[in-house]
Amino acid sequence: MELRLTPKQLAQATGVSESSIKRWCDLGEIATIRTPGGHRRIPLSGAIEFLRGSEHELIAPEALGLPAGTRRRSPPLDNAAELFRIALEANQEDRARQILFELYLKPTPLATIGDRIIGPAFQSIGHRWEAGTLEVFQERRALEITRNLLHEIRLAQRPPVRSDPGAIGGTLSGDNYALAAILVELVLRESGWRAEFLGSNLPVQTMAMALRAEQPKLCWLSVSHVESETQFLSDYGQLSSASGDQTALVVGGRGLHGRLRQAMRFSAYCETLEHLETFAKTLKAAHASTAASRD
Amino acid sequence: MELRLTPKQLAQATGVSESSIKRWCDLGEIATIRTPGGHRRIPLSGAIEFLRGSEHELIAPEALGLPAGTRRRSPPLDNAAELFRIALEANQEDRARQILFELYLKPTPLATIGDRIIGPAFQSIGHRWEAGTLEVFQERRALEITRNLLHEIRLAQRPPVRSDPGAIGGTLSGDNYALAAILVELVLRESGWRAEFLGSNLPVQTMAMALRAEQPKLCWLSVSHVESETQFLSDYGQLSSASGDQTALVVGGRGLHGRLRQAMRFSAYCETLEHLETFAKTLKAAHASTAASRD
DNA sequence: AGTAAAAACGTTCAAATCGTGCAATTTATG
DNA sequence: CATAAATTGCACGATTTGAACGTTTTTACT
Repeated sequence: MELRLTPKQLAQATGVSESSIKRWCDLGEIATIRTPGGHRRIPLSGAIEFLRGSEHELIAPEALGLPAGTRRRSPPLDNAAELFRIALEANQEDRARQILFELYLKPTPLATIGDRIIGPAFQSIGHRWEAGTLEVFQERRALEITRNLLHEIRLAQRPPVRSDPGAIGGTLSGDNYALAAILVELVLRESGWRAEFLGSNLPVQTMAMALRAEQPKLCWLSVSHVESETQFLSDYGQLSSASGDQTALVVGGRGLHGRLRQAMRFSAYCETLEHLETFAKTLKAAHASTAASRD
Repeated sequence: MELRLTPKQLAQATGVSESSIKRWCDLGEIATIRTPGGHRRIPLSGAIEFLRGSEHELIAPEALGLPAGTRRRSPPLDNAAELFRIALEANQEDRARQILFELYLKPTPLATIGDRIIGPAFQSIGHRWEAGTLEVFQERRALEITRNLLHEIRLAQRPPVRSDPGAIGGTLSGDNYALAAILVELVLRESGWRAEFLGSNLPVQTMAMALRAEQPKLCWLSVSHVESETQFLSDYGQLSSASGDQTALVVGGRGLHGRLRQAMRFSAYCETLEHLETFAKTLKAAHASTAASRD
């Protein structure tokens, strides 16, 4: 992927004239930096941000390092989930990348991509695995591919700045399912958080230590699988007491049935990534206003 | 003594050409001092001033945040390992990216990067974790960062073509350490293999199934940790019998002490990635010649 | 200290980009 | 429909950039 684009490159990728790109750069519609000599340079994240916020077609995706065939107009969501699953099962990394980036450029919020595409795709893969029509290694390989693609989207996002509120999260010991927690990181970043995925299978002590060390405004815990409920509740208790008043504790995941949730204290339980996004935006706005009133 | 940068280093940190940096130095845009021999040296303060003034955001902002006391510049490999470790521990993703890509573009073979940079860095991180000077979450976060960076390198590699010999690999159940296996994938790809990392923590049955389904010319197994030796040997036996004559079984990793190795049958045991690379190249050449003689 | 490899020097030059003005096209409005 | 306003695309000389190349300095190693 190109890290920096010249106006000409972005012009070729979008099919508009170089003059227009330059004008939009000057009007602030495209995030631009200047070389000391005065030449414009457009970070890839700025170009993608521009594409997501405009109706411009993408006629030469390869100029941005995206797979050829990536369009702005793409199949509807429900269809895309199926196509994505098929691409993953057939080990077609490029096709999967194309589908995700098409949606991302549309622009579809990442929370929606997670809830309506990636989630259903893996749910379906899980069913087919239980039914014996899919091998475990195919599911694992699909996870690897998706994880890598999510990192590519992460690279295309506006990088967080110091003034963004901090957030950390991951999964606890015994839970190896990192994908959901990584999706949370991306969704939070899209909502203006300085979010950091710490890892999966984390001992609770180290997560508590991370909370104390980094004092984030938010901490998310993705729970896909609970081996021992008592063990989990004990772990969660430690986490809960380690998070002070300043840290919102957000939980979610298949592993949390109602009975379990009732024994937990949290700031929010999110059924979907879209819920999470709403909550995160509200919380961020609240922090921003208190910070403003303090000035 | 203040840290000094060469024009090349600043060029790599900012993503512009070395020529431009030199020109800007001469125009006074960047505060520069000269060595007795006439080489430009840019003090940290000058570089920061330049970056602030020109709003020329860094590809690698932390490139300039080097800890004091490292007087050497972009120096030999062992030093790079140390710098890489420091960047990882301090959660400086950009700095870590710069170090790895600088080496990769040099070009340093990926096997060497793995053996001399990434390996030692995590060995050192492990020691510091055992000694209690580093938290677990810092190690995990370092793993996440490195894993993502390796994927970025993967994107920069020549994509495999159908005619390349196939290879699959991963780690078995109980072994969550994916990094080494991912490195193997990259090294094999660099050597012209169509290598695919299937995942970590793989049940042996599914790995055997993958062997039968894909009929690769090579299968690698990374073993960082063995919980039960008998269990492992049993698993390995299954794998060994699933791999026919056409598949070379390659093993490696800290977890394989001599006693264990003696009870295993394999095509190659690789102490280092460099060994692996040599073996893979030899094997590929052998396959190419038999294929040629068949035509 | 001596040597060979690596890195940086200064210079040159083609290609790319700059800013600007203007014509062509689209959109809004009476 | 006619007119004004706004947007888009092109042209042009001046400036900037990045790559090449032979020479000199620095570094790594014996």
